[in-house]
Amino acid sequence: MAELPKAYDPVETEGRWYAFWTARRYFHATVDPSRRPYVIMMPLPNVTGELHMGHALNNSLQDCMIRWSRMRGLNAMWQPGLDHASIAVHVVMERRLAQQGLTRFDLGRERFLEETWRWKERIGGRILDQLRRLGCSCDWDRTTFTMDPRYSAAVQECFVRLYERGLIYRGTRMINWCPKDQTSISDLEVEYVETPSTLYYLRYRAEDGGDGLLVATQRPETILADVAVAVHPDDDRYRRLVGTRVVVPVVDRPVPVIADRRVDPRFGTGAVKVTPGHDPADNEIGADHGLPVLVCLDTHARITDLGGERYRGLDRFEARRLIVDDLRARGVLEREEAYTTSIGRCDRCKTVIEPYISEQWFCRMRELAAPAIQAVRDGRVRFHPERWTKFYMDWMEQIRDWNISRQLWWGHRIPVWYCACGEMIVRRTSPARCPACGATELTQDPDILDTWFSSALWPIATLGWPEETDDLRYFYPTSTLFTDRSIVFLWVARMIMFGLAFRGEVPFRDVYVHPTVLNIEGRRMSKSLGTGIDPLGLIDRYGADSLRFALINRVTGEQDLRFAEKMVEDTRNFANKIWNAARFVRMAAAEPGPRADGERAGAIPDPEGCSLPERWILSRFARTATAVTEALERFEFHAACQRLYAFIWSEYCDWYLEMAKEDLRAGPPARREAARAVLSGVLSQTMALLHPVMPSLTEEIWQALAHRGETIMLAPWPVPEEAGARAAWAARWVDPQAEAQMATVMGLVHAIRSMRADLGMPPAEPLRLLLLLPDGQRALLEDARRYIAPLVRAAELALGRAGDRAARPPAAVSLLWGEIEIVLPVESAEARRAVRERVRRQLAALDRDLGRLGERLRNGAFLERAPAEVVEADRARERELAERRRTLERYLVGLDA
RNA sequence: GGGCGCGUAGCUCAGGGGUCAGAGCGCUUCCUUGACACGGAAGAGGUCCGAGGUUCAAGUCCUCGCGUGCCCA
Repeated sequence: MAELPKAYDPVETEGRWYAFWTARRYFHATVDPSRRPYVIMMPLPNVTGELHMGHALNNSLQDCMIRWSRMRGLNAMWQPGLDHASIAVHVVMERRLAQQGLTRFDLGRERFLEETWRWKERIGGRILDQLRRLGCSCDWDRTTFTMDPRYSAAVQECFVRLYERGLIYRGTRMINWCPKDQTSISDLEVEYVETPSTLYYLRYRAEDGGDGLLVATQRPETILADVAVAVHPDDDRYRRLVGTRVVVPVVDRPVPVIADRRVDPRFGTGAVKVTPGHDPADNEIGADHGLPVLVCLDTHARITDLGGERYRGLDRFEARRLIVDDLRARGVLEREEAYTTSIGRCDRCKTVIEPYISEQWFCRMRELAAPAIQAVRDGRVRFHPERWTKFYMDWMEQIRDWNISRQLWWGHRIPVWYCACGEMIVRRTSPARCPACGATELTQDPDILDTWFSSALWPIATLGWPEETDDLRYFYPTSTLFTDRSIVFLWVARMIMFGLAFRGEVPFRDVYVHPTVLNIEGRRMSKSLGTGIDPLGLIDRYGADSLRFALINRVTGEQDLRFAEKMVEDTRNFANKIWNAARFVRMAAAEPGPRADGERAGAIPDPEGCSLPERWILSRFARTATAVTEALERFEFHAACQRLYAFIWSEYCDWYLEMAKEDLRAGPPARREAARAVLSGVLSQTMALLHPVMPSLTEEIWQALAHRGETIMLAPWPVPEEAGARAAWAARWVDPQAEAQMATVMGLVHAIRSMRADLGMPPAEPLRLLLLLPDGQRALLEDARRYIAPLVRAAELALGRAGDRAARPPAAVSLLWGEIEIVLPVESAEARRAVRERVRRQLAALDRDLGRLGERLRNGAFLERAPAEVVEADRARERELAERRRTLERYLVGLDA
């Protein structure tokens, strides 16, 4: 057996095992009614996407849960895929076209789509390979792209059904328009940013030449489309003007002064201009007052003919500057004021959104939301952490209709055709002739559907809907959805609505909202800001396992996760620690002797006949395994990782492994064999516990140890599923007595090492030690001293009876550890002073504790009201501390003598 | 303006009424002992943001304030 290298090489290992797993199709799941399914729908990444830290975290968590479920014997299926991401793709393609001085309109729809498909086949979806590097065990055979023919058919079906149910309609409304992307976007895709701006105070003179009134506005360029001035009906300042007309400056158009309750009298002068064509609130006011709608900006946000010779064709911001100049020149601009306002920008391209009136398709949301609200209220869908329930509810309860049409080309075209006769045909497939007039000249609606409309179908469409497939019947509803908070409304809520609308059942039982990855300063990771960290670089440098552990380890219930590369480096060190422990175990196992192969290979040995350290590590393992299982059940990822880390490093490596060395070195053959079995069994089973988080390292080690089965991926989870079986399982290994005895042993070792440091003794200098102990401890120490001696580098470790001063060498210092006196044959003024120092410190600490306890126990209210067992526990502790104090005092007197 | 988080060791975070304080990193001292220096041993380090309140008892519950982040309007 070749010796393993001293440092673990994650990159080589990860590639090797990933190839092994995929070659054997371990990730693939098929319908199997004899097993319970566990299903995760991957939040489908954009076809333009590159793996960022958010993906890394999101997918690490999913893979952790999928791998864990697989080991528990569930039929684990993780659905991967890609979103066609209309706007994102358009942005990419238009940027490429712009390099040749072209726009998509120069190419035309057909050619643009051809080019885009070519691009998609060539470089789109690279992120799926990046997920493979992360170690994701998705069912790649099921990889779905939202523009696959079958998926597209499902999207059409969905549209038609909703239309037939009256839940989709076409209408002319004010929507959010992105002048750069040349499309409408939904309310959720507008990002509002507080921005410094200016409030302009403009004089609107009365038609009869009177003073009129002063109007405050942030958008002076839209005066071109003003149709009224509005004031609050109760505003005494303007009451006399209501019903009269004022003249819009620059355009010299007379408009009425109207009264409307929606005007805030505290804003500006209390008088506002009304521009129904360019402001949602004004639009409502205009509609209620029967005002006309004028439009002074076109789809590129340039001034229309309304601007006349002077302004026509100007960009909105140029127009603003020029109009402000003109207003100023005319003496109409009476005041300018710095003002902070919230400006809506396009999520994708950050262009300032223009409220714009146009004909669009809308989805009625109240009807779809009602059952989705009920499902969460009933607990059929549960959010974790729980507080996200309210986040979801608040939005759902004030939901508005959803603009689902986009004036783009890449996506699902709206399945609606128009005939010259005026007929509108909504159909799943292209109609041959008009059902009304029989004409064959039909035009399809040019718009496509919002990408989120199609991704809302993800859980059902990937499983074959609208067909009633076996997959759909077996895998739906899915189990857990893992998501960032940013898409709870955009995606999660809509999946719940569509799942209920089309299947009558929720798409998933649990929604886990994980934290958002931020950099260490708490800033968002962003490529453009240069604040991002590339996960692929981290994988190259430290391995995917380390990245995964570093991330999952920091998943608490908080909303953010501050991340730094150092965290991955630390985990790399942890991986290396495990690797070296495994090297040691392998070396030990390679020694001659019967091998623990066959039936029991890789299993946890029975505690019968085991040494104290062995019984202890078995007990600690059982507790760790139970705690890790419970933590994963509750989505407590940090707790699960912490338990594993502490168990492996602080218990298995620092203590058990060190003690096992003694048996391996000097124990009788049976002892050596037992040590090998425990070392190997516990390590192997610990690898199983760690496998969901660090899949490759654990596979590598598991395979190198005695084991049963082909892969750790399919090894049974160490802890039974069912509560009764789990308790019985734990009871077999958990050994409170061994834990208490080991606590004594470890405490003793620690005390001796501290003493050595206190006395300034070189660590390598062998000690001759004497332990004076009460009879009750004798059996334990006789048994354990062979393990203690090497840990404290004692050449000699004698045992005597407590209080037997005669047993002490004449020149020695000693220290008390509980009831045990540690005697070291060192004598110097220096040593005595060091020991005295330590004892005084111990006494001071005891006095502090005793003082606090005494105060409480003298408090009548405490004795009267606190539960009896709390009082009794404090009393017992006080007795114990007092006893220890007396011993220490006595000892100190001896020292001073 | 409303809602939701967060503020505990230099840093990142656990702990959510009863041994009033834990982890990792960082720091100090010592150590190349046959798993591991990506390591080992021993240490130092905290008015648990502030002010009130509830309670026999409060990092832990309540109120207010300050700071900070996110979401909705």
